[in-house]
Order: sequence, then structure tokens, then C-alpha cells
Amino acid sequence: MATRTDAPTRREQILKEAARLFAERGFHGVGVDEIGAAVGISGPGLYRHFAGKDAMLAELLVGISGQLLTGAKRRLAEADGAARPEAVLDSLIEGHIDFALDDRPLITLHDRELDRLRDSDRKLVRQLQRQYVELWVEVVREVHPGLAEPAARSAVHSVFGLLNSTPHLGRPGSLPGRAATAALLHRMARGAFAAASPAAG
Amino acid sequence: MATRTDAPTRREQILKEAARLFAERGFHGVGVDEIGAAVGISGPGLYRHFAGKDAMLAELLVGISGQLLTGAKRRLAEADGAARPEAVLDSLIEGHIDFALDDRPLITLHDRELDRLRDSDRKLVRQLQRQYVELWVEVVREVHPGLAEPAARSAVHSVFGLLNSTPHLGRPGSLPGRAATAALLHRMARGAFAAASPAAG
DNA sequence: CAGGGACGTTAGCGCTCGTTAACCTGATGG
DNA sequence: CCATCAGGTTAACGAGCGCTAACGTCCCTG
Repeated sequence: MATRTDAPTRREQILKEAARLFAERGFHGVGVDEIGAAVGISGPGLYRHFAGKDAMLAELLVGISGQLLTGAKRRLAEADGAARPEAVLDSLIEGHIDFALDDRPLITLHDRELDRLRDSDRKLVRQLQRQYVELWVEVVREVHPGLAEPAARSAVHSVFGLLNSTPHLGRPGSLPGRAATAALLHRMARGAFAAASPAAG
Repeated sequence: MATRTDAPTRREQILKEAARLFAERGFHGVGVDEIGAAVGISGPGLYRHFAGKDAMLAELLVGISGQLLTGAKRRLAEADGAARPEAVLDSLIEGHIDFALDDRPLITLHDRELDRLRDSDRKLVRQLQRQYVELWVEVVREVHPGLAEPAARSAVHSVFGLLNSTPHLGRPGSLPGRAATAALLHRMARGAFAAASPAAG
């Protein structure tokens, strides 16, 4: 992946600030004037870049879901064939943790403001999310064959809850460091999956 | 605990419906007219029972936090003295799971709408939440002495995220049954804590 | 039976918000 | 050198919101 070095476009600035504000105070809790102020322009100026407030949220949520799914598919393809299923699962976990630690506001939005979308956008996001979940379910069941499919699906959702708890972990600074936190979350996710099988215990 | 058999008061009806609506569409996304309609009266009629919309949210959040903390303290006292620390932790987990499964809308509100409260109410809720977390941290560290305090605190928050994932688990009906779900969550929580210690590999 | 409180109702006020309209400005390219 | 256009500005509109005011009705009690 080529790392971005050029300056972010205005659209990107707006999306980033909007994500932060939406995560902090909720979609309805943030006014367009505030979003504008956050990027140095004033309210209606945003409409040169987006069709409306809803469009910003839609682009954010679709982007998140797509990014997660794309990354997961890539990791699956990279580790394809010879790799132990454990390694594939570790790669998925690692990817999700990176996302949860680096883009906390987006993680918050992801399961909080979905209902504010137009029907078509919401269906799209839901479909991307479902694909992402099913991809995890398959890998988890390869690593833990004793796990029935419904239980595996519940386990995946629960581990997402665990990994997405990063916004509650205090500001980055009270944490024991990013690497240590990532390692802790990784161990816990693996432990949770391992304990999900009724046989183990 | 004496089980309620008498009819719920109007206040309780309102709180229950408000919790559901707030969880579904967010605090700002629900109008007082809707809350009123949900209990069969119309908008302004609510003001016979609550000082305002904010007051409903405050009462809900303070109630949740207090209930969680009170229940945890009771469980700790009941199992006091001779009990193995593992049994105490299991009791805490069980209590939290009961809450997460039986009061899903409240669980959703609990970490979503806290910022909408007046300063004094928010401080109160935060204090109750902190006490609840610290109580868990102590018990977890008794069960897993290898866990440093900051890591234990992060682990507790993460397990809360795991347990509070119940709203994402699909409507109760697609689930393999309440008991099975509770057992799955319980196993995963224990497994996550066990895997949190760096020593365990 | 009078009186009052509990619990509703509808009408409407005042404010905020998303959005549009109308206008301005600086860079760009034929 | 002028036309165009991207990207801003402020003013204002219309809708929806929380909340209050004013009023009605039932039921309980002295």
C-alpha cells in the first residue's frame, strides 16, 4: 500500500472532522456550522463538497465497511493456500485491531449511526458488514471445528465488541502503549475464540 | 429480590419506551411526541411525569449504572470470605450477562448517550461506572495475579465490550436460545481474561 | 356535593437546524 | 485580458423541536 504523502484534500479534511464530531456527540448532536468551523470554513460552505449532512455520514460508513472488507479479503488472499488457519485468523485480528486503534471515531460511528442512513446506503453497508462477518466465521470455524455456525457467528460479533472497545480504553496516553494494547487485545480475542467451543473448558 | 407483580406505573412505562427509542434512533433522533405516542399519550403529557426530555435520559443512565454497581456489590458480599475468587468472577460475569441479555436497549444507551447529560448527572454516572470497573479489576487480579493493574483495567473494559455486544447478535429468535447464548458469552469472557496475562501463551 | 389534585388535551411560542439563494473573489486558461 | 469556475461568504427560509400556557375531565376526599 502506497503511503499518502500529499496534503489531504478539503473533502478528506471534512470527512475526518465530521467523523470525530459525529463520534463525540452523535449525528444529530452536531450542526453543519460546527463541522465547517472544524475545517476553517463556515456552515453552508460544506455544500460545495457534499450534497448534504447525510451524504457525509453515508460516505463515512460505506468507506469504513468497504475498507474493513477489502483489507480482510486481501489478508485472506495473501495467506492463502499453505498457511495454517491460525495464521489467517491472527492476520484478521491484527487488521481489525489496527483499524480499531488508529480510527477510533470511525469504529464508534460504525455501529452507532447506521440507522441514520438512506435505505439504499444502509443496505449497502449492511451487506458489506455481513460479508465481513461471514469471512471471519469461515476462518474461525477452520481454526475451531467444534464450533457450530450460529455459535461461531455470535462469537465473531462478540469479539468485534471486544476489539471495538478501544474508545472506552481512555485517551491514548493512559494506555500502556499502542503495541502493548494491541498485543493484549490480540491475546484476548484468541482466548475468547478458543473458549467459545463447548468442548474446551 | 422480590419480583414485581403489580402493574408498571406510567413513569416506568415512559422510561421503558424512551430507553427503547433512544437506543434505536439516538437521543436527538427521538421527539417527545414519539415517546408520548409509545405510551398512548401525546407529547406534552409527558411533562406531568418528567421535568424534560433530559431528565428521562438522566434517570435512565443513573439507574443503569446504579443497578449494575449495586448488583455487583451484592454478589461480592454474598460470595464473600470462603469463596474461590474464580466463583466471584463467575458471579460478576453472570450478572452482567443477565443485564446485557434482558435490557439490551439500556446496555446500548449506557455507552452511547452519556455525553448528553448535565454535568452533575454525567459525573455521577461516571463515578458509578468507575466504581463498577474497579470492583471488577480487583476480582480479576485475584483470579489472574500475573495481570498488572492497567492491563487488567483494559481487559475489563474489553470484556464489557464483548458482553455488551448482545444488541448486535440479531433479534432474540435467531439466537440458539438464551441459556446457550449466556453460556457462550460466559465461556468467552473467562477465556478472554485467562488469555490476557502475558505469561499464558 | 363542593373542591382539588392527578393526568390528560390542544395551541402556540421561540429557537435551532439543514438547506438554498445570491453574491463575492482569486486563480486559471484560451 | 477577459470568461469561467472552484470555493468561499452572509442572509434568510421553512421545518421540526422542546417546552409552556391554558384548558378540560375524572376521581378521590372531607
